[in-house]
Parts: sequence; structure tokens; C-alpha cells
Amino acid sequence: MGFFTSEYPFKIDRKGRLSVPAEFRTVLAQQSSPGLVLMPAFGELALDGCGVDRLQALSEAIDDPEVYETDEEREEAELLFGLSKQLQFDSEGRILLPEEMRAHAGLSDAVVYVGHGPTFRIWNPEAFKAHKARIMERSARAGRTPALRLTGRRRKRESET
Amino acid sequence: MGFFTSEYPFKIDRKGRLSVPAEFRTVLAQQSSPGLVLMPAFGELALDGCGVDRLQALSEAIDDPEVYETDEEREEAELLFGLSKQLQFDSEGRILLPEEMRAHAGLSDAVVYVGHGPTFRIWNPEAFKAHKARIMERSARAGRTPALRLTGRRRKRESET
DNA sequence: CGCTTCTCCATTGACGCCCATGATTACCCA
DNA sequence: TGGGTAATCATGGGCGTCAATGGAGAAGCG
Repeated sequence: MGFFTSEYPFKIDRKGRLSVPAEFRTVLAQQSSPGLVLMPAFGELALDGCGVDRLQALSEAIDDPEVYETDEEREEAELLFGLSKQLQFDSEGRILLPEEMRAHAGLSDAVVYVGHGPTFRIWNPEAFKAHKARIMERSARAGRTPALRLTGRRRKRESET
Repeated sequence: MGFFTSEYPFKIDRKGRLSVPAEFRTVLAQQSSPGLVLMPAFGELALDGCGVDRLQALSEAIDDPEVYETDEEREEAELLFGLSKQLQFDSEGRILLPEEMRAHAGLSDAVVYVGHGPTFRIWNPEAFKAHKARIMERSARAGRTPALRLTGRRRKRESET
């Protein structure tokens, strides 16, 4: 399955329509059902997006007693399902942003799409700029170079002991 | 899977296009999806490149709760996906270098590809020359002969005891 | 009947596709 | 083995197509 990368600035038109980057659409087109899913990103002026198949998998995980360890976590996950919306593209590859989504992320006339691998995020542009700066500064202060990992630290620690 | 070796000087044409070495393309052609992935190399005037499969694996690791233990590290990884770009070859095996990439590595009209094994790097030629000299000098001063390793020291020690 | 939401069409600018060229390399055959 | 030939590669440029965006009209819903 595909994954989402890169940043794309896009405009919201006067009718509340928002084009989805062509690259994202080709990834989403590989899914079993067209369209995409949006949900609010908690604590950020942003929306989280993904394909329908991911929500299907998350839905199955809700039933798996191994996945959520506490009732609280499960309840939060259930709430997120309620806040999610499945949206279809129009013939030009646009979606109509629901009002709650625009309100949550404080979107007026522009957004930034940011690929996160299996998901992507739709940001308020100013909020994203600030977020990015904050993350970069934090990682620099921690003397760390941001890196992608294939495996966890735990495995390394085990071999050290 | 293949690996990347050697150094190749290449030109950026007036339209911002950059040929990918034929040797690299044959390695990349073995992947499940054509094209390549570029991301800025932190702290260097260079870009890191790899095949799509590698990023696919890194993408799956994002969902694994064992891999990124802290929210900070995960946020940095997500940001890196935003800074990464999936690029397709044109019919002549070239890519179109995005403006941010050129800006990060200070690329004007020439680059040097350097194979790093599972990945490769696209360098600003002057920066690479300086980098190479610095590494060689450092290893000479440390009285060390550069060497490739198959396994880490730690594991070796364990097996000795 | 008014408002929202799809469908259709238009525009413009970027990007991918095609063709061309020179140079090097690999290949073949005597 | 050596020379000739064909193939491949790096590079350049023209042009058609598609993507992003905007707007007008038709169709659904309250």
C-alpha cells in the first residue's frame, strides 16, 4: 500500500471546496473504496486524514481486546470514530470541507497538506509553521537529529545488557 | 535487494531536471514501485535518497507502538515524512528537483551522487569535497583505517564471553 | 422556494512525454 | 585482438496534457 509524503500548500475556494494533491489521490485510489477520511487532530489546529482501508482496520482493532489496554483508551477511540467523516471527491478531485472540520482547524482560505506516512494532516498554515519550528527547535536542543526508525530502541537496549 | 555504490557527478539542466545514474536506476527498478524518495540531510548540504520500499517500511514502523517510544520522536518522524518527497522518473530517467530540495542542499547546476549502501546521497559538489576531506583527515588523525563492518562490537563481546 | 451540493466547463501554468544529439561504452565478428 | 558497429546514457528543447483553481448552472433537500 502507498504512503503519504511531502508538504503541499492548497487553497480553499469561496464555496468551501478543497483540492486534494494529485499524489495523495493516487495513493488513495489504491484503496478498496475511493474517497478519504478526515478527523480532528486533538490539540492541534489540524485535521488527520487517511484512506478508508485504514479506518476499516482501526474498526477491527476496536474489537480486539489486545489493542486497547484500558476502557478509557477504548472510549476515546470510539469517540474518534464519531468525529470522523468519510468524504468523496468531485470530478476535479476536490472535497467539500464540513463546517466542523474548518472550525476545528481554524481554516479560512488556505491549508497545508503534510504527509505522515500512513496518514496525512491538513494544517492551518500558520499553525503548521509554528509547529514545525517548535519540533525542530526541540530536537536540536535535545542534541538529536530527527531520524526515521525501522526498529525500536528496546531491541538495541536488550543487546547492550 | 540491491545497494548503492560509487560517486557520480551529474548536471542539473535549465528546467531543474536531474538525471539519475543508470546504475542507481537499475537498483531502484527492483523495488515494488518505481521512482525514488528524497529528503533533506540534516546538517549537510545534501539530500538523502532511497527506494520507495525503504520508506514503505519506515511508514509501517510509524504505526508500531514499539518503535517510537516518545511522542517527541514520533512527531519528528512525522515531520520527516513531510520533508520527504516521492519522485517519479521521466521517460529519460530524470527527476524534477523540487525547489525546497535545491535550496536545502544549495544546488545550482551540478551535483554528486554518492552511494551509501541501502541509501545514497546527492551532494553539493563543493560541500562533498570538503566533507570527504574532513572525514579522511579525521580518521587519519585518529590513526584509524576506515573499515566496513558486518556486526557491532557489542555483539562480538557477548560472543567472546 | 431558498439554500446547499454536485456537475460541467474554462483558464493558466507547470510538468510529463516525445524527439534529437553527442559521447561513451558494450558488443560482435572477422 | 582489434576495429567497426550498435546500444546505451546524459543532456537539451518543443509541445501537449493534466492539475489546481474559479465560476455558472442544474439538481437535491429542507
